[in-house]
Amino acid sequence: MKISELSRRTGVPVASIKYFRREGLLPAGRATAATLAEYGDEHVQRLRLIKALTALGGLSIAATREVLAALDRADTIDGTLGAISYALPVPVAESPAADAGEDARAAAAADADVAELVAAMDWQVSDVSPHVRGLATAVKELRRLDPHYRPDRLVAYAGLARDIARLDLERAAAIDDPAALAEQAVIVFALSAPVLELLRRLAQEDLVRRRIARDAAADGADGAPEPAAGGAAAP
Amino acid sequence: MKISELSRRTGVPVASIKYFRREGLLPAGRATAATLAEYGDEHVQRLRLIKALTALGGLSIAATREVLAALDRADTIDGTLGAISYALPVPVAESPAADAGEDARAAAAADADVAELVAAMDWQVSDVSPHVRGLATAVKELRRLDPHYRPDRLVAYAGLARDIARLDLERAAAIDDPAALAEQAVIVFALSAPVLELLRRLAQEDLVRRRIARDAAADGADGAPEPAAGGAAAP
DNA sequence: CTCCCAAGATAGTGCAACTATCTAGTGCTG
DNA sequence: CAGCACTAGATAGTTGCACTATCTTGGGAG
Repeated sequence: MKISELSRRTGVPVASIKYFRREGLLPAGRATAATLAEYGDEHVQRLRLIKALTALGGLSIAATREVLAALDRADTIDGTLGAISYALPVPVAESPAADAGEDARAAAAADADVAELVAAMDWQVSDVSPHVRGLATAVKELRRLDPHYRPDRLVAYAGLARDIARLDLERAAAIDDPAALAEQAVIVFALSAPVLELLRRLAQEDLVRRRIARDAAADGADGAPEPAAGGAAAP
Repeated sequence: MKISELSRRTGVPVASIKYFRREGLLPAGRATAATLAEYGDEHVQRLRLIKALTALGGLSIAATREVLAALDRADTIDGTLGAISYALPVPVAESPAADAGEDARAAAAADADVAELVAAMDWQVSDVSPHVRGLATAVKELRRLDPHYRPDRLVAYAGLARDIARLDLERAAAIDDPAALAEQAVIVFALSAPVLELLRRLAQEDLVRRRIARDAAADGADGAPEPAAGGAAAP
């Protein structure tokens, strides 16, 4: 098909398709002449994946390129899984440090917490894993901001994280073809994060509502502050 | 303290502090004269929170403003919890629809999946909850992209999401003061999302490594591929 | 008195993600 | 075979966000 039809079939503007090509997210079409190229279903599929990663997974173009590159050099299954995992960014940035000395101490404490956690979970992770670094940063911030922070709470979360990871891997386990698995893995890894987050919010909402109901019942008849929970903030 | 000291104490440039004030994230200092204002510890704390939400939680300035506004109008505890939850954005955008008819059908199927899930979990959620809408969008995309998608997998994830929400609420349950709880809730809600995501990645990494080890043992020799540490782009 | 700093307003910067325009070439139509 | 629609590829422009710098005016302290 020609680029205009590729555009029509995917809903992505022609200019954007060209942009993705320039950025190396989308392979070029098979050139049939100097000014004509033929695109196929694989381009449709790839465009879908790109839009899913950026719009739904919230990845930047650069991160998407990393992920797709890992996907394309899919050689061995598990190696590809690892590459994709590392290529997917987690939004954790350092916040500015006021006091260098105190910051260093906090960083050390956070590192220790993470090391302890990894040991407690008996996790086998690379010591250059960006996730370990990211987690240490996040924990450092948590220690600073949360007066009720306790390392053992982290362990409880880690246990659940393991359960989730098992589900993730289970979803990928059924596939044998490396290329198909890689694509599947991208979907599982990148897209289930927002899904899980949404599910968590819904579960929170449910629990809060039940708490309101329970409190109202316990308080008796007084003008119980009824669920403002409705439209609250959302603009 | 003067603005220069506030800047020094938090590591945030003066110009940025002024910017946050303009954007309504930070209250003005107590003006002692036409060209002088006094800032206090609450400003230091608020700046920390702002940096945590933006740098660590990945929130935009607009989203941060929403959250802080919900925090500031903390009246009843549970109402505030709901407001904060709704104000926190989840990065789920529609991807472009090629075929309006097919898209509508897919949307309906996704809506049905979500409704079924909510019923199965016996979740009490508002029917205007942005999370329900977001989840429906995500599921729609998942149906399109994942040939192995099955609604019942969603239920397994939802169960774990509930467990996580219980942990979240537990962390907040100990606090009685609405204002303190609101701030705590912001931290718990916004910052534990990246932490959880990181934990999930680590757990995945561990499982993949164990799988490599197991496969290598089963296969005999064969070079086990290390996850190639790619440059993970942080947007 | 005078120099440094503060407040507030306004304008500018840098980056990411597109989007539009331009040039030159090509294929199909009549 | 003339002509128009369409294409590839290059380059430039736009938009939105998050700052960052500059400018003006007005105190305050030594």
